[in-house]
Amino acid sequence: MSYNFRKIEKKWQANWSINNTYKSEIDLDKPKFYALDMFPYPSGAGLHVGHPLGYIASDIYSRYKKLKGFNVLHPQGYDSFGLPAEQYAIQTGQHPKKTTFDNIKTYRRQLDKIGFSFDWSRELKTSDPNYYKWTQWIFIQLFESWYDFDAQTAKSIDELIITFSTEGNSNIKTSNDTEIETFTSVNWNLFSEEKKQEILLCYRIAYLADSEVNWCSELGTVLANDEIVNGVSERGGYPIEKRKMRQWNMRISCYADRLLNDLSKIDWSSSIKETQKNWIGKSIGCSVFFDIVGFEEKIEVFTTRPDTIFGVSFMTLAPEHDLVRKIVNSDRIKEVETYVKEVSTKSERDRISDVKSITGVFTGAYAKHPITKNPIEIWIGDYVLASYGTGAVMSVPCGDQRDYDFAKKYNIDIINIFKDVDISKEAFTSKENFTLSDSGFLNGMSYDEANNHSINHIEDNHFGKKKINFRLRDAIFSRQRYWGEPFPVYYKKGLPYMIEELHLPLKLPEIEKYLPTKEGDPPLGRADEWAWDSVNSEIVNTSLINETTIFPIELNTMPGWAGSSWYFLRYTNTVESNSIVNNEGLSYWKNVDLYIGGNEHATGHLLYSRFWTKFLFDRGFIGFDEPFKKLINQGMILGSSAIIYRESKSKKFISKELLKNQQVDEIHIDVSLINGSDEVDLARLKSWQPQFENAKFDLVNDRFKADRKVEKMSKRWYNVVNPDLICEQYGADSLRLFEMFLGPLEQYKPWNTAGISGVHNFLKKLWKLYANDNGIRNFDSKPSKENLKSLHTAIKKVENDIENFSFNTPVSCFMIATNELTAQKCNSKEILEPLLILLSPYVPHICEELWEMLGNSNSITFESFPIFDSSMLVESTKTYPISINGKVRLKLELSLDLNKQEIEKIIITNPDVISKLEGKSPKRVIVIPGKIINLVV
RNA sequence: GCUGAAGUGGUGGAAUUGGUAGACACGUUGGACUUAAAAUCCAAUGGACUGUAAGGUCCGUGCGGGUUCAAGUCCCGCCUUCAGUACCA
Repeated sequence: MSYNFRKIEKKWQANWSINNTYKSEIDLDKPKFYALDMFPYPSGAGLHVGHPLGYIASDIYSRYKKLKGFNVLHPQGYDSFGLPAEQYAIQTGQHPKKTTFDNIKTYRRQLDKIGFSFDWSRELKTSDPNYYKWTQWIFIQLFESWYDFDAQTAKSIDELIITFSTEGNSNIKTSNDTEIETFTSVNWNLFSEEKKQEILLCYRIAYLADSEVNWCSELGTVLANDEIVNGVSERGGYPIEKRKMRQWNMRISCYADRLLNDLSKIDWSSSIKETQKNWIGKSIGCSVFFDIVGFEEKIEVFTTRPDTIFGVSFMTLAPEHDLVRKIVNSDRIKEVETYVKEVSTKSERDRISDVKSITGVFTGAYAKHPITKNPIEIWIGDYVLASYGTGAVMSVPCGDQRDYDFAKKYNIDIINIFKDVDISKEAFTSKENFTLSDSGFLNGMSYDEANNHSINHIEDNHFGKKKINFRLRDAIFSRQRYWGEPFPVYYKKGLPYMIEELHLPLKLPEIEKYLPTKEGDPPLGRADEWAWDSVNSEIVNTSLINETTIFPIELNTMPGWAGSSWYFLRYTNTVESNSIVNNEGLSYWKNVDLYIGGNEHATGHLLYSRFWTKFLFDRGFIGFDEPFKKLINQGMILGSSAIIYRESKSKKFISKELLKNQQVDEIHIDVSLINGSDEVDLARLKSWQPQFENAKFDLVNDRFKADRKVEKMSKRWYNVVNPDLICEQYGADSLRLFEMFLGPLEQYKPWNTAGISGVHNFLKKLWKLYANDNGIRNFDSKPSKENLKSLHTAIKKVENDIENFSFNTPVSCFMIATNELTAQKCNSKEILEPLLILLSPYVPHICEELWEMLGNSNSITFESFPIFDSSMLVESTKTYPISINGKVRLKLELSLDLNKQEIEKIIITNPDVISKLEGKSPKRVIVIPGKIINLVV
């Protein structure tokens, strides 16, 4: 009987499916473990071998944890709302629901072949109305909440309304810096309903506001900051422009401090933590108000260097700053207007790529230095960003390189406030090694001293105060798309109202075309058809809009991250009628213990999930405030493209070794056309594409070799490897084992199918250890000492490595143990049964089969991980290297109890050692238990 | 620029965290079996010297220093690569 992986894998996959082997139930007697993968977006291209990498790791860990007696939840689902399906719909007219459904079917079929222990009874899809009902429900909770900044928690908006009607808003702080007009309880009670709602929008966590957005006209939608890369859209690379639009926003900024501080509570990689820290961008400094000569208004700036306040020689406003129009001197209006216009037409991309050039204009207005009272020029310049701080800076050319460059270019005074520091070439930006001069009461002070004194002075004299600034902006939550969650919102007199919970889900209306309307309304605005009938609680045709009970609905849909920000909660309880929060499943499974996924979500999904989790925690819906305790970012598996060279002039293909200095074109060919030694199968190449059919090839020893190039797996490079083919050719167990064997999970690494023969051969050897031509071998003898040592060495190493999330190293241990046991002709069930259990997380199919063949009636039982016994590794005699001063001189077979680290005295009788000592006696003897004996002379 | 990660044979990568560097695997070379191929099995495989042989010696973890009986691992200073971020005041 040989290793028939096709038959075995089919058999066991069917068996697991029929018996619901991996269905998880609440079990209060066992500790829980929640292992989760970032759920996939089901694209039309299907899975390639890179996709299952993380799933295999989490599957191994889940199976391992079950063997260790944990009750494991290991679910899977689909992030099924999104732009690609919609764009495909625009092109083909097919409903996104259909294409998404088809893609999910393909994904499921591919995943099933790999033998995962997913609990499919909990499968979810974000585009399923039963799912997005709860996305809408969370949105309503966000709308019905405000952030109490002093208490650092979200609270019900009803409480706030009561406070407003009893004491006004003067004691209420909702965020770090938002300015809201103050009113008394008397004012509040006299406000109209519209005015009240307008004010409440300034407090709600989900709020509607006119905000400067990133508009992408190619995609016909706005994008969040994290969806923009290098000034262009992440998807498609289209240009972005700034626009003011009335949009839904999420007040994530009020959670900035907690999102930052709580990073210390979670076990994530330092790079992701660092990325989130930078994205949140906390900086501590102070705000300073500068009077403007001849105007009532003041300019507020934010600075992290109040110690340099005496070095201010001008001010710079962002071109978009509100005060620019007001303060500009009449003789400069034209110049300033031209400049502002010029800047506004520059795309974000140009502005970024054009970092080096300095531009700006003088407004003709002057500010007054708050301490020296000297007049200082007010300029505008595009190096000041409207979206950060207050959109204005106090310019200190001696201490900031950008201010310095600007001052040099426009011949503005540079005041040097650093004693004995040369600033003739560049600004002095360090916070160390200086004392101040020309700085009034700060003279002679260092950074720390001056900083404190300056802030105190500013606060005491009421022209500014200590302030913390964040880079993190509120997140735009509206998308002008069709294929997303509809907002549970309708409008009365232009103000938003929530549709009642009992009417959820608000289902996505059917439309005929998925393009935006001519007027630029989102697809949902097509034919103005849809409105909310508050009496019958349904979406209706707008022909009835005149009736007082009919209101327009929200035409935007939610962004992709809405559904993915809470999906891990849904898996814990999938009973349709049950609430997603405060249920039995959630209170048992709680938050995710192990989360595996790519690092591309560092500032998107992983930040938004933390935000929503904290919000739901604040409102008492869930019992934890971080979603993912341990995060592992798996690296991408790259393609290993095959490249052949064609001589540019002769159009002849030349083998890699013949390449010299001739002009050649690189041609990508399908990776499956070359073998492990990079030889091209010319017969298959010729029938692959017509351009090769009659081409000439320069060969070496009748062979034609291709070159390799590591790049992303992509159809256009013909380097995509489909896991289905690997499963067909080598089996799922080989695929699982090989993906882990490739290297550390976190690392980026190229795929090379040739290497799989190593692990495949191992599985064949493993099979032979148990079975011969006639079936299972006879195992009757007692285990030998060597047998036990081989097994327990493997147990120790495998257990230790898996616990430390090192998934590649145990594979080698399996190979070593199997080779050793084969060489020892191991003939004992007491060894071979535990070995199967040890291997089963990695290669479940072959293990189950052999387990059954060994005569076990039930499948490999959970909670049966073999127990490591260190006494099995103790040897009576062992060969130890004896080193003298760290250099290994000779090896001796000794029987020693080497439990002491240092031994005072050693009697040396061995003549070899004595001769090597060259007459000196050792001062110290260092013993590394089981390793080495070092004599220090 | 700033932040983070990393640099070990022809290749992917090990190294119990300071203790015989290169495990395991791929690839390569040689051999066995075969009419032949595939498959399988065996051996060699960092470099340079040296010995008839078993073996021995030296050099080797990006570069230059340092600590230590002992450094791939720790410290200082560089170089390179990858990733994230970028006029953040």
